[in-house]
Amino acid sequence: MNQDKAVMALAALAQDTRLSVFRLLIKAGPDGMIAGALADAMAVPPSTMSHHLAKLEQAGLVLSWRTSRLIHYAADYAGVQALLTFLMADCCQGDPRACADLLSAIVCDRVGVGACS
Amino acid sequence: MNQDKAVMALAALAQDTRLSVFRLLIKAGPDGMIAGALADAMAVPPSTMSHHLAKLEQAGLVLSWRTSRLIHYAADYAGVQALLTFLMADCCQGDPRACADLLSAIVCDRVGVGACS
DNA sequence: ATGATATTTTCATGTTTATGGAAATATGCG
DNA sequence: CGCATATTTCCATAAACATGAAAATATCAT
Repeated sequence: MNQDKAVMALAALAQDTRLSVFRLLIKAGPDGMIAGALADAMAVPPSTMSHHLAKLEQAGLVLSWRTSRLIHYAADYAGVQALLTFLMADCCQGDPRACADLLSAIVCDRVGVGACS
Repeated sequence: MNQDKAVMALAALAQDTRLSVFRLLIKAGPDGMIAGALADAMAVPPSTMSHHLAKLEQAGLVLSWRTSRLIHYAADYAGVQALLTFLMADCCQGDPRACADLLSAIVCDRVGVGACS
């Protein structure tokens, strides 16, 4: 991850339809969803959805694969991890005055990670 | 945090100068930096920096306070936390197939949080 | 092959965004 | 008060972005 790629990823998420698609795919898990189903879910024409998905994929936030005529899209968890790590890099210069609380709070919103007090 | 505010926050970060300022403030810690010093650091005119800082502040990512003629800006850690939590909400529907690894990896890049294997 | 389905690419249009000079506002100093 | 410093607000302009119809591509079924 570098600055330019981070800007691309953030720009990809900084749009209502694309953020909704991304969050839907985060929820959906590794099996992802079909392009057409995403267009239906967001109530946009297929060409519009295709533009959005291309932008998310170019940004490294989703990945896609084809099975016969259907194209699957899923969240790219490694890409998300790289982005979030980049955003918080060198937080407070290693002094976890604010950062430790911040990050453990995010983790503690999920189940089964085990960093919580 | 809601969808609209998340889009605002992501849009605020999706620009080269603003992302650099944000990361600089994340590094700087709670004491923050002076507006003029940020303009100097980024080599942009004060009016341009003022636009950028206003957008970051409106997005809930930085906060500001005045001491005499100087205006301080600092990262708003609570705002960042709200954004990151929103992005990862309901990841994999609670089944931490991918999410637990993702989030603990972010935490383990820092020191002293203690969720790491 | 032909036709049907799923998706992308091309292209045009209107909207939003980034930039920075100039003027305005706020504060401190003598 | 009058001047200097720090920052913001106003304004105009150029560049980037979102949208979706139409045409193109890919795959499958008969």
